[in-house]
Amino acid sequence: MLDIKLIRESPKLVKANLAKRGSPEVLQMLDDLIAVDRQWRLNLTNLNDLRHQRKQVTIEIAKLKKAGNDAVSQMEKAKAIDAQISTIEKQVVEEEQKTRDYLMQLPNLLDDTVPLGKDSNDNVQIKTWGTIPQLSFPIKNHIDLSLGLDLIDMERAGKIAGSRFFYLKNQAALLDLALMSFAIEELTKKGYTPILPPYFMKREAYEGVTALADFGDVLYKVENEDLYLIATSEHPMAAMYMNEVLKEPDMPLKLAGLSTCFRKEAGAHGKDTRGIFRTHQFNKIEQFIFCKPEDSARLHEELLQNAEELLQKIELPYRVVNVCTGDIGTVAAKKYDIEAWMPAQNGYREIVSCSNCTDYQARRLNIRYREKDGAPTKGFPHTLNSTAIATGRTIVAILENNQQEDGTINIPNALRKYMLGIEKIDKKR
RNA sequence: GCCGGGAUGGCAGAGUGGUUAACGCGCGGGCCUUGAGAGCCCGUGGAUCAUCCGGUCCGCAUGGGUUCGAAUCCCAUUCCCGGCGCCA
Repeated sequence: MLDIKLIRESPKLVKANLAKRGSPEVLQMLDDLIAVDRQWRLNLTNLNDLRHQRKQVTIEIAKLKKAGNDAVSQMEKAKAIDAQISTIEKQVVEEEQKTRDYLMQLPNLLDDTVPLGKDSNDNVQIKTWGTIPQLSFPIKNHIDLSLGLDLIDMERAGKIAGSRFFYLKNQAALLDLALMSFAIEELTKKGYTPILPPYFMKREAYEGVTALADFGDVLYKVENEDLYLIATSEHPMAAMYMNEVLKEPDMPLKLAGLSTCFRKEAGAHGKDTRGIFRTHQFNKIEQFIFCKPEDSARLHEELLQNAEELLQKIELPYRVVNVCTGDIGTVAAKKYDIEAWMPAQNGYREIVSCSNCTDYQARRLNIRYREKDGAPTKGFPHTLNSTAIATGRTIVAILENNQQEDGTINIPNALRKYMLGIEKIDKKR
């Protein structure tokens, strides 16, 4: 959520920034917001005047009654004012609601370093790491590889749950667990607090962390309950301190969340339909930070660095892109994606997403911070999030990058200790 | 799920139908001091209007209701504590 005061004071600045997103609807919304906010403040002043008058009448009535006098005419006056109040109150409530609706829909302000662009093709590559494997034999994709090794069963998952679900079996199941243990251990060593969050959130909390469109496109809702399945542990971590005030000595607050993630993938029809690259359910370790505004740019780089280190340790070639204005999404002010090399697709595919959300989520969630106990609040902290490891896509990358001519797969050295010392996935078990 | 108790500022905690959220702690500022502390004085929820002085409204978990008037009475909801039940 943007700061309404900033919008009032510097509408031109806000407008110029939002214009970079290339959406006429957003600019229209901003204009509408400014208009309704102006009207709201006008009506609020009127309403307060009426309430003041009403109070005076109440006082008069009390005096009259105390003195044992008749207060009929005052009572009638009170009624007349009440009628006016209720009319104008309706308008004020409506205007307030509209203001809030607009504020909840407007996207975050973009950082100056975000490249201008229309879609993901305009993302700017800022580095590459690792060597793309030169395979001297026909490359298999992760689906064919796993069929030969009995690692994934899509068919039976389809039978019981539908498309985009899967059973992980044998060494693939171990590999999923290994990736989680690996990521949690590495982040914990760096001082991140390991977190296993609730997998469900109420609407009120969820609205604080994500774009409203996600309620239709991404989130599964529990029938007859005010509960949504989480799409990432970023969400319960961000909402964890809703309506609270953090203390500066506790910041930056660094968390490492581990959860299964549930996503409807609405609108992804036809994309990545086979295999486990894009699924309704996957496991992910996520980094999350609450920090002082002045620290967020630096910590954004730290999160990226951490994510890169994990990929380097498991020896996956990747590149980093600075996500452009047309591809960045509602909540982020700046976002890096890491894309791992996927041999079967002969290209880089997103495997990590690393965002600085500035104060956008904190303002929605009403999370503030203060210097110390008793001191006045200083404002809203910044929030940042980044994938550490998303197991599904990482497994795809490991299978495809580490495949051998005989159909076996080498396990990266860093993961072996987390999966019974297995060095190589060969033969069916 | 049932029964009972509870929710008031950053914290602790009064107020239990009459206009002003007591007192304290913490925090900020000032006086004093070589400095710090102690002591003393002032301030310390939010929104909005006003160039300034300042004004108005809202705020006692949330949403409704009763009343001229609600932190206070009534109803519903949420969460917390205790007891019972169910349960991996």
